[in-house]
Amino acid sequence: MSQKQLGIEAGFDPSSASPRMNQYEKGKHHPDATTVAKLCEVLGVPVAYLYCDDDDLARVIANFSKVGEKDRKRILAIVDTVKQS
Amino acid sequence: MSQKQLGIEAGFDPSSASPRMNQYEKGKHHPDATTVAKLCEVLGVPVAYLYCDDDDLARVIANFSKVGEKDRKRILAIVDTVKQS
DNA sequence: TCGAATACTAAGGATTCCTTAGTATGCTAA
DNA sequence: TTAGCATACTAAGGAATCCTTAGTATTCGA
Repeated sequence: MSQKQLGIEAGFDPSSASPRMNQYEKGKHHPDATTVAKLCEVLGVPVAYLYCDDDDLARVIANFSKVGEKDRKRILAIVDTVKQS
Repeated sequence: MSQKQLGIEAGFDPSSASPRMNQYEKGKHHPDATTVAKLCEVLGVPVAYLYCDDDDLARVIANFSKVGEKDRKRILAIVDTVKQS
């Protein structure tokens, strides 16, 4: 998918979608939170995934929506064993 | 902790920390990604936690840094059982 | 190698933000 | 009570950033 097309599907004005996307990708400008959310929606990536620097946790975030109810419970049970401060 | 103090600890200019924080909390303006990261650092909250709308996953994100190596492996093993698309 | 699609950039008007200055509100000690 | 202070909050404008326009550069397939 082209930069332009991605922007269009995220709801950008088609006439400026290309430069906008390019400026984001090149780091010239930064999308605001709403724009990031729309791009993530198009790309099928959880927004939280972008803001996670722990690779293990990133894998959990990326796949959690596909984890079934029982396995979720198992994961939460493990997580909840951490000592409360 | 006061709004002002939170801003100062996040590195804001002390003379404008109070209005800035208030504008963020009232929704008048929105902090950029770098500012969000600094505020999260001060508050001890993972940035990804803010961008997660699934309560179960939010719990995982909030506590993952305190989960030990073995339990991490167990969680990843569960997550990796999801069907690859 | 021509044409079209895509990638990329400069520049400026449009938008948003940070800062200043100040008011309003809550709280504590005299 | 109320004087004094910390905190919360707001308006307005200069400062910074972005979106848009216009255009050039690059890639790629016919």
